[in-house]
Amino acid sequence: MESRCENCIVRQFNSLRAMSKEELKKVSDAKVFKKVKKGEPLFEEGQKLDGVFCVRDGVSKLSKLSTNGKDQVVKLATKGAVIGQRSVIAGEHTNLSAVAVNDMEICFVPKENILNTLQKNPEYAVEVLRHMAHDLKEADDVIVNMSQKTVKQRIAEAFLYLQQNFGVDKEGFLALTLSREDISSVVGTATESCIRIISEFKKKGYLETSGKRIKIADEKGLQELVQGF
Amino acid sequence: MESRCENCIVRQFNSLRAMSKEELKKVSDAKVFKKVKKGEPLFEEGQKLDGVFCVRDGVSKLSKLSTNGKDQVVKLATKGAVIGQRSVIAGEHTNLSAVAVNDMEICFVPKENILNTLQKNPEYAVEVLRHMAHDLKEADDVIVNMSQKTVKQRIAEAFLYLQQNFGVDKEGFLALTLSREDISSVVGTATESCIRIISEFKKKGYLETSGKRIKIADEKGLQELVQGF
DNA sequence: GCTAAAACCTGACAAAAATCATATTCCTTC
DNA sequence: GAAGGAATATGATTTTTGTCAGGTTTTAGC
Repeated sequence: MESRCENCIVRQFNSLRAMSKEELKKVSDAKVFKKVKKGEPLFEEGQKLDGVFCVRDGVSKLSKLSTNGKDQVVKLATKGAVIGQRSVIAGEHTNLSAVAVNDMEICFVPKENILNTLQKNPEYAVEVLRHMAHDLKEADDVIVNMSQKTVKQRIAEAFLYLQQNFGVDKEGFLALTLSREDISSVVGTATESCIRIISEFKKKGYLETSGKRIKIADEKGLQELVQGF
Repeated sequence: MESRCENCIVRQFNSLRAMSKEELKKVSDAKVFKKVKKGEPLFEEGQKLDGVFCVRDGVSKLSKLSTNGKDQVVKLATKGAVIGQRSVIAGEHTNLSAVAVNDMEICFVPKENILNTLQKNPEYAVEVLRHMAHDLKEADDVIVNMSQKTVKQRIAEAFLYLQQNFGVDKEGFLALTLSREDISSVVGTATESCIRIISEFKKKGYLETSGKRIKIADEKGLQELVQGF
């Protein structure tokens, strides 16, 4: 296993690529490699973070507890994502909790490395800014979808998103398998409604299932549904 | 009217306060003061912006058109806000359109000023980053509210938000008067539903109205409703 | 102050989604 | 491979919300 940040491919996908060689070296010396098992938390909502997590492998769901007691997944973070950046930069407690959706490999990077580099390396600051700007745009899109689309459309969209971002296995099933309950809290609906709609999609030939694994059978059909036909 | 950025109080509320004197001077020389009448657009969704808008007075709604043809207001920008920062920094077309909710006074600042300063002044970059981090957190909260709260709760919350952020006039009415339709597109609901719920709130003594003007009569009641009682 | 247009309001109905209850299947663990 | 628990599935019902269709009031412009 390659253990130096300088040679880590994952870095290409995130803001760390804008760091200088020396800065990266410091990060690499300070970082702590960690394995997190499926279902285990990286951190809880309201916690103060001492650094950020760079995802080497696996997927984490970032969610927030609503006053009605239900969890809402705000984002899925996968290979290359840097988790906790927002709170570390703002110097605030986290507004989200992070839980591993499958087995993960992550590197913890102390906040000093991040904050120092931000102050000294404008290239890096601007790169982080670009990433954050992108996240903000995505968040705007989610807001519009949540408020203007039906549950059926949002579920269809979720499957297309999963296929696009995590791909499929050899048999064509979605590579990232989420429980129906997780899908519900991504989409923001009751678990029963989610299951019901998945059944409906099966009957209509949009999806095929095998246990909890799901395969998209009619991508175009789903896309049309999202657009509102 | 004070026309130099260096002396503009509005600047205290936004990221421009982290600029140096010389940088600010350049901004001041380059900026263009503008008045925008109620209902007029600052820019449209999908447009490429040549700079950002600093709000001196008035309020603008930032909204996005959904595929179902309805507008969703994502944010209300008021005195001190800098509009268009996200797209200018990401170098992308705007994902939102901006329309004046009441008469506005704004300063247009060319993007070169912003981008140059970002590259040269880390203090400024970090300050912008902090603001963007804050916006991102707010967006997360909106996502959770949209998906987990009822329309009734969201409307109650909207009024509390309006009172908190824009205050009340001498008679106690909300200082920012939005049409029922605008409220609907903030909350993400049908105009009729919005009107119906406002009527209900009146009957229950939470609100009082006079024409389109609205006064919060029972703040605590509204708060409890938002919490889910 | 008059008038037209826009905004607001209300009722009746339909559709969407949540909730509650109860099967059934799947998957782990012994 | 059997037992038990968790996840998935489905039915019945209620609640919430949207839509359509008509009213009334307010507001802006002359």
